Amino acid sequence: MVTSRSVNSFKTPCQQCPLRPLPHFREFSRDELEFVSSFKRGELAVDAGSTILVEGAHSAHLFTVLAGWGFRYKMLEDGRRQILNYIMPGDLIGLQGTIAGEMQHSVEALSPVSLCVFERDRLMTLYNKHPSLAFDITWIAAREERILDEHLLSIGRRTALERAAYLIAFLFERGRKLNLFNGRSFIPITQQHIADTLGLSIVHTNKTLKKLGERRLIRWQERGCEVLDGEELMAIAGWEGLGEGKRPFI
Amino acid sequence: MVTSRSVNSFKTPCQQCPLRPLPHFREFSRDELEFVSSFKRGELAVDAGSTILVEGAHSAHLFTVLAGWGFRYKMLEDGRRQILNYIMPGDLIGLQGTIAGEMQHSVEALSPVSLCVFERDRLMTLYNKHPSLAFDITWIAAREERILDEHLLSIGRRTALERAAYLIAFLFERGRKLNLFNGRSFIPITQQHIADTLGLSIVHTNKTLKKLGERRLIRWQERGCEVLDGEELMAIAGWEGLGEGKRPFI
DNA sequence: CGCTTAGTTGAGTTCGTTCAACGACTGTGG
DNA sequence: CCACAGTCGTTGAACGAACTCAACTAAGCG
Repeated sequence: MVTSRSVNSFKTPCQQCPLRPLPHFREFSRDELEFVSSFKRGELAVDAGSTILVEGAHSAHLFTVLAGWGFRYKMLEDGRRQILNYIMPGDLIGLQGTIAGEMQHSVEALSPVSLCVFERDRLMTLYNKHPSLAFDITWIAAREERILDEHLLSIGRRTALERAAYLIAFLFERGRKLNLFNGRSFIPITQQHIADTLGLSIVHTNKTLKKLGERRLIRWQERGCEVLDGEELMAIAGWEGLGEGKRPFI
Repeated sequence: MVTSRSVNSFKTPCQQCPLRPLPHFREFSRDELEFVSSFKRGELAVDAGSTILVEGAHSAHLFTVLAGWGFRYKMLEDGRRQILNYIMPGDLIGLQGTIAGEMQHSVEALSPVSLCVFERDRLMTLYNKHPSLAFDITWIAAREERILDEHLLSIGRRTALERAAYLIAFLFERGRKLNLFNGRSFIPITQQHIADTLGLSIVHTNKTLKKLGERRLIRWQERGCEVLDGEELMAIAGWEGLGEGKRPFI
C-alpha cells in the first residue's frame, strides 16, 4: 500500500480547534489554551492504512488525534496480532513512549488521520506550569485503563456474539459522542480488525457478524459496519456504556 | 469467610517506608517524602479474602499497597468474573474512583494486605505543589495501561499453555523485583484465580497447569504456585519481561 | 486483463467446555 | 472424638465453540 505523510508546520491555533466546541469535551481556560497552543509543534496528516507509531520506536513526539479513526495493536513473534484499542479525535497517543522510553505497541490509521504534534521534551514544563493540564493527562491515562479493563472482561469472559456486540456498541458510542456520523452510523473497519480485537479467527468472526446482521442490528458494507441498533447491541453484551461526563483532551 | 479491617491512624512516616530502599524504586527527594508523608492519612490492614474496594463505590481514599498480594476484577451480571491485574507492594489503587467518580472494578486481597491511606481530596494539592509527583502518578497509570495491553495480547492471542506460562512468569517477575520471595518463589493464588485471569474454565486451567508441572516449571501446593523455572516460562510465552528501570510510587 | 483484498461458506478437526464424581484437607459444632 | 460441610484440586467422558483448510464470489486497481 502506498502511504504518505505530510507534515505541516502551520498550526491551527488551539483556540480555533474544531473539537473544543463539542459538548463532549470540557471547556478550557484562556490560559490553558494558550499554553497548549504553544506546546503544539505542527500538524501531521497520514493516509488510511499507514503506520503512525511502531513498537520499539523512540518517538520524540506526542500526538492528539484531530480527525480520523485508527487503532493500537501488539504482535507476537509469529505474526498473531491483537488490537488493543481504537483511536479517535481527542485521543492522546505516544504517552507510553514518554514513560517507558520506547513504544510498547504500534498505531495504524484506519481512515485518513490528522494529528496535532507535540514535543515530548516540553511535557515537564506542562507539569510544572499547568497542574490542571497535568491532571488531565492522568485523567486521559486512567480513562484508557478503564476501557482496557472493559475490553479484558469482554475477551476473557463474554461469548463471541456478546463480544462482537460489545465492540460495535463501543465504537458506535464513541463515534456518536464525537459527532462522527452524519446520518449513517458508519464504522470504517474490516472484519479482520474485528477478529483481531475480539481474539477470534476471521472465519468465526464473519459467522458471528452474520448473526448480528440477521437480527438487523448491523449491516456490513463497503469495508465497514453500519450500526442499526446500538441499544440492542448493548443489551446483548450486557454493557452499560462508557458513562463519562465531559472529558479533557490536550 | 470472616474478614476484618483494622484502621490504624498511626502513620509510619514515609521517610522510614520499608519499600523505599528497594533498588526497584526511584529515590525521592526529602521534599517529596515530606509531602507524601503529610498526604498519608493512616494505614489499613485487611485479611486474606476480604474486599478492599467494590465496583460502584465512591471511595474518599486512595491507597498504596505496603505489603501483601491482591487482585482487581470485574464481573458480568450472571457472575462471570474477569481478573484484570494483580496488586503488589508499591501499587496505587483507587485512582479510577478519582477520575470516573466511582470505582469501575473491585479489589480483593489474596493474602493479608496492608495499605497506606491517602485522602483523594488532597490530590489536587499534589498536582499544584509537586509536579514531579504528579508526573509519577501519570507514570503509574501509564504503567498499568502497559500491563493491561500485554494481558490483552495474552488472552486474545496466546494459547492456553502460553497464557498460563505468561501469567506465572509475570507474577514471578513482579514478586522477585519486590523481594517478596525468600528462598521459595511462592505465589499465593488458587487455580480459580488463574482461570479467571486467563479467561479459561477451571478444569482446563487445571489440565494446563499440570502440563507446566510435568515439565518441572512450576509446582502446585498449599493454595499457591511455586515457580521453578521463570526463564523457561517466559520462553514458552514468548514474553520479554516488563523491562522497566526504576519506578516511582506514592 | 490479471492481481489483490475483503467477505462468504462448507467440512473436518482441535481446543476448551460442561457435567460429574472423587480425594485431600480445613474448620466447625455436637 | 467424630460427623459434616466447605474449599481446592484432580480426572474422565461427552459435548460444543471456535479453529484450520479450502474453495469461491465480488469489488477495486494498475
